[in-house]
Amino acid sequence: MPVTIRDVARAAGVSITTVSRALNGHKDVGEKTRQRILRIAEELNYRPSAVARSLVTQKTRTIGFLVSDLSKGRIWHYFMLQILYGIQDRLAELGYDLILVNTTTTRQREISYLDFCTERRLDGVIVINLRLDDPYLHEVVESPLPSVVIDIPLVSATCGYVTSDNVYGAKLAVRHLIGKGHRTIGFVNGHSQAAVSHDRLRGYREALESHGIPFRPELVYEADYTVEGGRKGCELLRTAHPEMTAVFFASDLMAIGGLHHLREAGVKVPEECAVVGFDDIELAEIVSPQLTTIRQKRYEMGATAAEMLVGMMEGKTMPEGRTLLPELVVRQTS
Amino acid sequence: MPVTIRDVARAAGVSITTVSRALNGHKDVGEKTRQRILRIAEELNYRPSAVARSLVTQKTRTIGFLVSDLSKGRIWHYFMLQILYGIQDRLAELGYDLILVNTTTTRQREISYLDFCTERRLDGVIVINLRLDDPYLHEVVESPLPSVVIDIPLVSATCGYVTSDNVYGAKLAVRHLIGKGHRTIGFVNGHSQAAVSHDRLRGYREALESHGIPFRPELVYEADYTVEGGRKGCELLRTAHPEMTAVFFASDLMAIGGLHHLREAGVKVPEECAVVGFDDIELAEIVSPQLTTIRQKRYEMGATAAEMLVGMMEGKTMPEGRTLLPELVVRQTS
DNA sequence: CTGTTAGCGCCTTCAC
DNA sequence: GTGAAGGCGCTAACAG
Repeated sequence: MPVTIRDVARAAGVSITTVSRALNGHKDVGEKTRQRILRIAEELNYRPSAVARSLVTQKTRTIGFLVSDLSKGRIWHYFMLQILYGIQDRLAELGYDLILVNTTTTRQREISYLDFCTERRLDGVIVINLRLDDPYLHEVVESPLPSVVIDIPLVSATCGYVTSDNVYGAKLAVRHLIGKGHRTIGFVNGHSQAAVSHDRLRGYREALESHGIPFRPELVYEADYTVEGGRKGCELLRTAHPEMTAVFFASDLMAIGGLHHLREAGVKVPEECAVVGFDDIELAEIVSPQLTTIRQKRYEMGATAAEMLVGMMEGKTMPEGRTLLPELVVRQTS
Repeated sequence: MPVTIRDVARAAGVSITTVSRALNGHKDVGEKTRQRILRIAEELNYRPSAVARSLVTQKTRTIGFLVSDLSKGRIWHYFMLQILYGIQDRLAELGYDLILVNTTTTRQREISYLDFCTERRLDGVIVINLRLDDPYLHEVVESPLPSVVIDIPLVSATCGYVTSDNVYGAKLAVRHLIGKGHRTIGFVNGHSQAAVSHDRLRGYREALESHGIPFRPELVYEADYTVEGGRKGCELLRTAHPEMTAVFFASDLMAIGGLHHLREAGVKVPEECAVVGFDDIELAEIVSPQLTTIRQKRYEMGATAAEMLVGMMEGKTMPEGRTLLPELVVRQTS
């Protein structure tokens, strides 16, 4: 049994209230008393119970990190990890804890998202990897619980979002390729249940058209953000359009899949076919040739989400959308 | 304000006590009453407050995941992610929550590890990536708080561990290479502040000697588990020992670094130099050539750690060490 | 400045 | 079978 506020009060010869006040920095405590209490608390190694405090304040200072489809063997999550760091770092600075919530876990699917948060009295939630057609999406957005979603541009009275400027990012990529002289540029996109896919497609299209290059739907393949999907997309596009000299992928993982295909097909990168990815996961620098890509500021996305959420929870900020600018990172594949 | 047990009691026309009993499945409640209470609780969408419950039961059903050096831009953590899934999955099944604790975050370094856990009244802790010389190590092991450490073979009254059989794993790797006809096999190890490094070195050595190949210290390079370290180690070993036909790396990341060097040096893999890694992170399958490696059952390690910890907490199990057998995964680099 | 009183929401003896 | 009372550890009026 840890030492409680009573123990401190007793040892200091004052009431519990006074201890509480002294420790919480209230002004209305005699200076000598305060010092004594502080000293004694220190000596006794007193740690106030977050549980008891939560019960009375009705705040847990704990927020949930809700990850859809957090599961075994998914390398998708390499992308997510930096975001998690950003969230965790900023939350820790702000004095909040983070609890991991996985929507795929059986037990947690039994009760609704909101019920889960209610039971734990979470103060807020950050949600990632939600598909546009996931029923949870509405639940999150409409819920009275403050929330921030990553990469889905929806704002409600209690829900904000953080994302990258994906239109801009895609434009960066395509402009870069055009600048290198490419005119027939393929695009391997991710599935349409991710909001970012639509934006990246738009950026691709607009970049082409603003350079007088007509948009050709047949040069676009919709994959699924996996290595294998990227490989297949690249293969299909190249078979159908041998004249293609560059491919833009909506994620690094898909780009790496594309590189696999190109290597096996004996196509020289970037000489015969340039490749640009999206995300700048750590992998991009490790594969060879090193991948030219669009860097998303993932750590900052996480930190921003954390900040925004806490701002909302503490009533200092209104829910809003925040969009971070990605940047072009030129390496060896272009 | 969420609905409380009072609201349910009032609506059902019974006392709080009865509601509590009915909901917690006690036998001493009239069947009709129980049904009515259950129905009303359902209608009111009542969720018992985990906070209030924790205060009275003195258990939070929350365990901490303590990660040393969880920080921006570290790709080391690719290894950790699967372990985290394993932990999270099993804990969710067992009805426990997981909270993320980062020892590097400034605010959390201010107070000791134990204080942090005490404040939150955590029921237990799983610790990963602790260096042997980290002062936290003793604090964890000696602490009264139940804990499980990953990859450090220490057992105390309150602390168990989970690890892979690293000696065996290294033997698998080296035997495999010997079986392929290699006789001069280099070893790029990780830093000596990881317990696993010592075991992998021992396995390397014993495998050689049991095949009548003398152990030569000059064929061992101590790197640091990073890509760059692996690259450098590989380069140095090859320069000093051109006759070397295979290198075993104590991690996949280092092996990938080694592959970088070999490619640049124009050395054909595996014809002129075979490579075997350790871990089987997802990357191993993605790089090219695909990496032969020793698979650690990371998900199982996490699940095992979770299980063991809960067992200890609930008094069903004594702290112990559990060692999982890794396995050889032959791909293209050997 | 300090102490007394009331809970926060729930579980658990102990009576009835 | 059911209820009343007490308390988990802490904060927050309200008095003095």
